[in-house]
Amino acid sequence: MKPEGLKDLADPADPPCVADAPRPLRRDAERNRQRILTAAVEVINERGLEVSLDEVARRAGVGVGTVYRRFGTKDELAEALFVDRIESIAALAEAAAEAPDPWSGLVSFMEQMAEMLAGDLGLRHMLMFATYGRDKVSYARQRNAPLVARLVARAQAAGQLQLDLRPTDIPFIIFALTEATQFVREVSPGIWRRYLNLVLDGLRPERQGVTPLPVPALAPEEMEETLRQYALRHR
Amino acid sequence: MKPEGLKDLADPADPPCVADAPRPLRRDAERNRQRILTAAVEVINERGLEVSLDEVARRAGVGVGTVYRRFGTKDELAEALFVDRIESIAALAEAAAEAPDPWSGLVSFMEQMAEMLAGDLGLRHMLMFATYGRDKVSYARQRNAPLVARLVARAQAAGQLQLDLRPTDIPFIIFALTEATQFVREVSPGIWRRYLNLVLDGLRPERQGVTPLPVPALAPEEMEETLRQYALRHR
Amino acid sequence: MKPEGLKDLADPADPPCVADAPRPLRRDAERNRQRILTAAVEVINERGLEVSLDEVARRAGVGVGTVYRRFGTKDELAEALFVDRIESIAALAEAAAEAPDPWSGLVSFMEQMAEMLAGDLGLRHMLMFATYGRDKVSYARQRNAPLVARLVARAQAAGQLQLDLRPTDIPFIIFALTEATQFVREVSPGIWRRYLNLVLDGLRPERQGVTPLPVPALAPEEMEETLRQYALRHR
Amino acid sequence: MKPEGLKDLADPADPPCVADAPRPLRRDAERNRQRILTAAVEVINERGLEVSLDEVARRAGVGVGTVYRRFGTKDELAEALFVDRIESIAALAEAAAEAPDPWSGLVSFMEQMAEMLAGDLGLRHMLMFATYGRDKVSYARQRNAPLVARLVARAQAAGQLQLDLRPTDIPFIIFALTEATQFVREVSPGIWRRYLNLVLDGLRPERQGVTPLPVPALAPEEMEETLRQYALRHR
DNA sequence: GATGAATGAGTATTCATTCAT
DNA sequence: GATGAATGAATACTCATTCAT
Repeated sequence: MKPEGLKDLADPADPPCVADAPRPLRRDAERNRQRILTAAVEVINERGLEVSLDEVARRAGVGVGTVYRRFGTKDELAEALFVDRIESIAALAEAAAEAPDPWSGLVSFMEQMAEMLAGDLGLRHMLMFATYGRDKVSYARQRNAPLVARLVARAQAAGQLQLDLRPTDIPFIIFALTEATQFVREVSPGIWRRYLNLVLDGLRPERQGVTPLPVPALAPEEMEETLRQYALRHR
Repeated sequence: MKPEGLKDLADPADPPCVADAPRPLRRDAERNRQRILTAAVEVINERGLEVSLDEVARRAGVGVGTVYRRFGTKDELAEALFVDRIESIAALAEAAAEAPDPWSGLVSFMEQMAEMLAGDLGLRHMLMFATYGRDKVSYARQRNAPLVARLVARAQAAGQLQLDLRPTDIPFIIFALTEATQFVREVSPGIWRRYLNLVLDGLRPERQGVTPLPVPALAPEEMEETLRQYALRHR
Repeated sequence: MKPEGLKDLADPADPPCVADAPRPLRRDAERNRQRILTAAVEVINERGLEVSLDEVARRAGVGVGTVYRRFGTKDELAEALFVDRIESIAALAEAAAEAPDPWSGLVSFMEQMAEMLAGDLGLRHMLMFATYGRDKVSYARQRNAPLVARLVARAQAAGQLQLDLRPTDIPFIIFALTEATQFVREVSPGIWRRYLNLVLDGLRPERQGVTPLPVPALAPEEMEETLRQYALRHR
Repeated sequence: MKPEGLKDLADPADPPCVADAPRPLRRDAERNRQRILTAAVEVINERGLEVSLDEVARRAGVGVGTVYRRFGTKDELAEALFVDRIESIAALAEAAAEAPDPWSGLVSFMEQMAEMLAGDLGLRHMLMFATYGRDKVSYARQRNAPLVARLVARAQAAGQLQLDLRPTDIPFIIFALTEATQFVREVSPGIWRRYLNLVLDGLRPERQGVTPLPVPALAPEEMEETLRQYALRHR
């Protein structure tokens, strides 16, 4: 059913590039590498991709030099941070293509993708802006495109999806919703569900009845307050 | 030339609504103030909010010192820049409330707001991030809230809008769509219309039939290419 | 006698580019500019062209920012430092061409050039290495070439100089002698005269008799000691 | 393969003349030592003395740690690198002292020394700058001094050399010529011969007739071009 | 008031050297 | 002994902000 070549890419039996490093790092080096990655995810989620590597190093409890030894440039750190996750989107798309019901498959793919992006400031930036780590990220994006196209085609073939929906609409929608969610994540990290729901309703070829929105809207004070906090976090 | 609606807001004869300006500026000082604001809008739209104030000053043909004398801080310049425009949203909302058909009023409000935000990198940032110019922007946001609430209530009362739609949903949706649009503005500056359409379909209490999407989706190459260009622009 | 174009270049009546800056610097700025240039000459003479601009700034008693405001890049500082002096070589060449005796003219040009280079670590580096400030320096070098060629031709025409001597030999010889002099400048800053004398003897078409060498050679201990000191100065 | 004269100097059966090595190194340690020395000569000739020790270690196929264990410091590596070669100058001087004709002996010594220095960026720096490896290099220099003095005295005694020529003049001249040669080595690696010839003419007590210069001067474009390339190589 | 000069902390990155494995 | 990981001071350059002219 599925071409082998594609399947191989994310075959769970062939786990994500853990074993392609020429030689495994020394125990302590690996520990530091992990510390750095963890620290980077943390600070980037708190302050965005612009954090300095000094900051990352400080948080990781290592010298800057160590960060550079491990990752060479800020670009490469960003790559290392996000490529796996971007590639895991491919896995999601493949799993979704197996779903018995094409519509459910597509929806669950979008939900998982949104879940992934909503919680991760850096990942979303990498995915769309790719200011850092351009090459691998861009490559990963290209690999995902046909998988998403398949999901869309399948749902359309089953008459469950408007015919003028195009594959690029999917990441666009997810990006839009999770980007906006980002700013209110403190009070309502899942608010994207509310809007995804609206959009999904619009995507069906004919109306299935009114689905009640699954997550409450922000109260006006909540909106104001979280935006204020967001602003504070950014200087 | 700005559209009339906007012009009125900053008409020197109608001094800033915040009313805390001790005395009207000297003629030349006011001219500089305007030059700076104009220059700032320009450069920010070209290169983003990160432009240096030296850049702004150079473009305005004044010294940096003048920028500081007039605006105190980068924050406050940003504030001044956007408060007017954010307040102009109030005008839009009020006009929309006059529309004979509540649904059309709401829709046209959303479209105008999106139009405004989609084309204005700095404004969108200010509106949501409010990293700079917190206070007045936040105040302006608060003044808009009840106006939007009225539009929503009116459409719901007319049975034209899902009842669980809440006023804060409106700016959230607009922000999400225009933020995402930003990244592809070179190839498809109006693509938000495509997605606004989807969302509006989802917002109606029952389906009005399938409205065809008004703007084509991005071709995959377009998406890839513009993201690449976006990345390049940001170093 | 002399083509006007060339004369203009260094005409004493038209003094070196003092008046081509769009507007004169403010008094204090000019003072700082001079301080920076002076400091730069000093530290470069002490430690070579690799000194950091922080070092220059510290010595000049200004912040680094000031150095960058004035000179933009390290390259441009280097340019500013040396272009005038490199161009003044042209003036020397022109003056030498006026000497009644062609041989004396050539010799005195070489002596003046050597004098200039021997005392100036940075200048010699700029002239030959041009690691910094490539463009203008290279341009200045090219302008000097024909002037030197004229001196050589004149002496050869007068039968005072070996015919196979070529214009490029002149800067080569001067550079070689002054470069070597550099390392012993503490004890014998004029030692190049000793070797220039030897070379000049070799340059004549026939021997004029033995000219005694004008400067004593280094004593072995002197040589050892100054090299040691040179080494110490460089880390 | 090195020339025999040089080989002898470092013959493992004839351990380092400084005689302070407590015990001969283990076989593999010695092999690493040699690899490092070889690698260092290579990279220094390619990129200059500023190469990082990581570079040297990589080229040698060992870890940096090994370089430090063997040589303690970058200084000491430089020392080790050049002491042998500087000492080999002694061999040249001794051989030259055997020449039947004192003048030819002196000349051939100078030529061999120049040949050696002209081709070896690192060596010339060490010899004169001795920024790195001060002590042993300085010691080696001192050992050479009397040998050179003998050559000079012998030629003077034979009436073949100006009486005011002093032994320190010899290395000075050689250094000057080869240093200058360095910058044009791509186009004319033997150009020092041209100038050595001039100088030698000047060194004789009376003129032997005009010796034609043995190597052409640089064409002006060649000079400009190679200086440009030199600058590029140095960033 | 306006100007633009001065400041210095901050950024990504390199490299000699030390030290745990 | 050998390895290569870790360190941090150093470098060129930027930019928000202050202050002398």
